[in-house]
Amino acid sequence: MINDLKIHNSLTRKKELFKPINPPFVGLYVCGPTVYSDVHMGNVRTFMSFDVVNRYLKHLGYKVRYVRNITDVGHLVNDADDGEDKIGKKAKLENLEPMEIVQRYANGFHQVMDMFNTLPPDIEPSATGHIVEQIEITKKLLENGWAYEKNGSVYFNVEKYNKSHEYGILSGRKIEDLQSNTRALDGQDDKESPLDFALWKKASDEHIMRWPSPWGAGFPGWHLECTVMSTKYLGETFDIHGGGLDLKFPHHECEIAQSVGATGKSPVNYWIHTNMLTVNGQKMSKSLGNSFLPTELVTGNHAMLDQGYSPMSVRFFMLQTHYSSTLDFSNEALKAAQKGYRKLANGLKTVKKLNFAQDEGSKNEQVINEIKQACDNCYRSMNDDFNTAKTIAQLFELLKKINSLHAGQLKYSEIGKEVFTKLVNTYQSFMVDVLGLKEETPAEVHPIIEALLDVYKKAKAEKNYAQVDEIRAVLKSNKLLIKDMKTGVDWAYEE
RNA sequence: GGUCACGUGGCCGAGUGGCUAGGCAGUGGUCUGCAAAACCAUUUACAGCGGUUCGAAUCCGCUCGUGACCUCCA
Repeated sequence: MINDLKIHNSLTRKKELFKPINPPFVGLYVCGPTVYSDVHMGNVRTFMSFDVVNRYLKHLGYKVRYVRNITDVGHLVNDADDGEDKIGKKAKLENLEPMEIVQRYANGFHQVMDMFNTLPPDIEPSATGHIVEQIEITKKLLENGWAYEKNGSVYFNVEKYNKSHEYGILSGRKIEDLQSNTRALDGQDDKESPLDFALWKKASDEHIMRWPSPWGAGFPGWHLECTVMSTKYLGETFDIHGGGLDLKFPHHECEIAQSVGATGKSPVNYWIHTNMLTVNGQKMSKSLGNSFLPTELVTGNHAMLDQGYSPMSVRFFMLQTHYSSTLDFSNEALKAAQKGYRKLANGLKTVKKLNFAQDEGSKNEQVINEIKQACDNCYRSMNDDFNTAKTIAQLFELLKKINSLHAGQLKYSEIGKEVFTKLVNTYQSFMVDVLGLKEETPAEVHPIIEALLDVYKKAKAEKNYAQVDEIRAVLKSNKLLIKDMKTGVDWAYEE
């Protein structure tokens, strides 16, 4: 099963069998955020998608080194020579040190990632921590003849590179098309061609973020950091590189050119690109002003939101769609997801209470096969390019069996201990370990709820229906409900 | 304008040649002090037109519509 993982490779545009370079080790690099403002839900979607990639690879037994960078310099507001650094601009605006800006939004980013239950990367390098390496690779590219210096800046010569290599190999672009379509931006006089991109840029006098270099005071170009940091921690060629679809061109295309130019090797075996989150059919982005902040979504404090949605509901909502499809944000869809998630979360709670017992049932081959199939399908679905939507469908099938056992509609003896164990283990591991969906009510309150249930049971036995209804009401006001079953009484998260 | 995607039932969304996706909503039933939950059953599909094929939501062509990238973007 472990060898059956297939990944849609953006580079070849095909689904390919995943073969790590050096198993069981896997190198995974994902382009992280530029920390100049709060991350929005679109950003979150990408990192959540790769969180599942990371989790599933680990679940399969791979030793993953997950590297996700923090961009804290070099990302310019535009491509002009006087283009401001995003972080430097914000620092000036708020009268703070650039590193204060970086720290503030990096902290916020980590809080958000934690809220959505994404595992931290194994290495989280920052661009400013790798200035020396970026200068070194720039020197190398100059030595190798792929770059040129002009007025204290260094640019990559795309046209020259394209003569012997394929510049548009990842994004499917032809350099001729790019040339005819490139807009003439102001202030690009230093470049020999508008297609060329900066490796190192000269810092103007008012530019705050600056480092000494062989070409004078300046700062690294945006694309360079990922090349340097992925190479440093994962090697000149590594397994998987991911990022949002909008980074495919030019960012990832430039990364390939830089690596090939510096080492002669193609840097990445499998490229994965995640699709965009949309609002009313349009890409969520800060510039369009249609973005939601995670806190707004959770509290419901936004003009377009009817109510708040819990982090796990949102996580479930996003995983119901394949990462390569656009996902549209709407109240209706989120409400449906909230209910679906609660149902699955209740299953997580229920499954812990199940204890196998030899009861009066006899083996039911049909049910046994249904359970086995659904369990296997969890792996098949994830192996099919991390198809979380299909996996979730399987979990709902397993959930039905779990609930049937709990309510006594299905007998333990009908499925046998082995299949029961498989059912429980598969449900838990795919929910918690692979998809990262956890219960949201703190475990500490569970005993209190159970104590209240004891009172409820007693009142019921005494046919004290006034008190029975009262207890129901109390729990309901706390978003919990009581389940009266033939086999006993239990509680669940309200749906 | 160039390049590339996408268009599935009331809603959200899997599915890439024959086999029930799934969730939400709806309907009927079992259960129940009444309910709820749970389980069982069930209704509504593949943008349009043409082609390939024994057979297409799935492949090909055209039309219409939507979006992304081409400039910063996850």
